[in-house]
Amino acid sequence: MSKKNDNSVVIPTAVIKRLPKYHRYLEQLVNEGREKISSQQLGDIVGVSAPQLRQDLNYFGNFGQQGYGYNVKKLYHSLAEVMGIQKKSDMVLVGVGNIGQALVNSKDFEKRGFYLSAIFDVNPKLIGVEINDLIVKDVADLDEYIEENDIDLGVITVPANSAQKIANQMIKAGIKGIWNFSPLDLKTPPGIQVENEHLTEGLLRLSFKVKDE
Amino acid sequence: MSKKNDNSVVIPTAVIKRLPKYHRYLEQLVNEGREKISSQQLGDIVGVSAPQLRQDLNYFGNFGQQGYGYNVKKLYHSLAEVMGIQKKSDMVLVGVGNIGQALVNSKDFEKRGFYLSAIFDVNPKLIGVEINDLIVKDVADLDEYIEENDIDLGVITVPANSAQKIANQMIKAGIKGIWNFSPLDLKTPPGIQVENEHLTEGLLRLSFKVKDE
DNA sequence: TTAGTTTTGTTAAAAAAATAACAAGAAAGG
DNA sequence: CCTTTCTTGTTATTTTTTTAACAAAACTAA
Repeated sequence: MSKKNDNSVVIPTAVIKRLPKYHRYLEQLVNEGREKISSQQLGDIVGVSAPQLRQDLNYFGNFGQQGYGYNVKKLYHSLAEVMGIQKKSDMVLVGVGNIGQALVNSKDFEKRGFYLSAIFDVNPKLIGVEINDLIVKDVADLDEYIEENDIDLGVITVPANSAQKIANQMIKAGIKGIWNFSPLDLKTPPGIQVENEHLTEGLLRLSFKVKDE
Repeated sequence: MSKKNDNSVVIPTAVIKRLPKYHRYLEQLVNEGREKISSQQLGDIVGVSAPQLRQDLNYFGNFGQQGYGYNVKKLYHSLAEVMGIQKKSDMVLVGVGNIGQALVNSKDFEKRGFYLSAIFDVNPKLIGVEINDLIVKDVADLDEYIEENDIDLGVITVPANSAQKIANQMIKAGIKGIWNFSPLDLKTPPGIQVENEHLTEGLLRLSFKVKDE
């Protein structure tokens, strides 16, 4: 196991990528009223091997019990805590275009405890408009809003040519993580987390796989 | 190098994931008028090591020249051909909700040669409505449309509870690849390619990384 | 209780991916 | 034309990730 500077264990990227999927299937099992499950059974459902599932979970703790398996509800909540979604998180979004509006109107994130607390745009025609109970604010007020409301997460849904500028603004104001939908790899200082949703790349990968088949 | 049944080389998933990124940066370099580039320079820009870049490219051919490097324009077009985006592709989209409408209105995919040729929904209130020059069709006509127009790619932007049904319909009608935005892992027969855009998972990963830091 | 079964957590082995090394080809500069 | 410098394509090494193996713990059923 490799270590960070502070001697804590580094979680492999591959593991981090699987966590949300475990969480999603566990949610479903909780809803179905399932009480216990073995690593073999859960692995089959999720699509990973049983040893891999056990190894992944054991990066974060011993959630199971020999001879019994895992308590579904307990594991679900443990994973939620691991991922930091046991408490409400406020986010700001910049760029009320196509994708931006779709995210503002979506209910999927609130279900997981992520709330858009304010939305911003640079376009005067959009500023002041109400979308899903939120009034679009002027991006000039972004820094102040983030600082005053202690926001940790920012969503960037602006075109590529202004994405880096918005990111810099967010970081300067104290944002810790950026969910980036612009087709650009943001340059960020260490300690700032970025998760990219490069949709077009997904389509190109699909195209390649269809062609390669 | 591992092989497929037909003895052709299997391209590692990790390589496939990087291809669209190479293509994106090369496009930018072409636009900037850059003529040649070394694997070291391109690797620095893209954020991968030079040997990795060379190894990745050599899965598909020998595009470079010793002592010179790579011709930017030539490499760009070679990669486009590798990914199957040198010619126009028609797609159908099912589910004209938040994300669906955002995709319909977006110009990003047409730039890469992917065109939405028809859009569908199950909601009678949406059927007949025009969005970005496309009339929303009844999902009951989906199968026929795919067959008659020989569509290869389908986009699924419906809620989780109907996504599998739509996927089955698409596959039965002859779709080869599915770009799936519903928060669900589709069950598909071998030979059908699926690329998932599980947006919520991205947000959960971001949350974890911020918490873990 | 007690013997047998289940299933975890963890260590060991295998496979996959990334990095390094380097021979050989091509360009550049006298 | 010849020497030096670049830079690729490819093979070797290292690292990371996945899979397998198994002892120890806990449950189950007589």
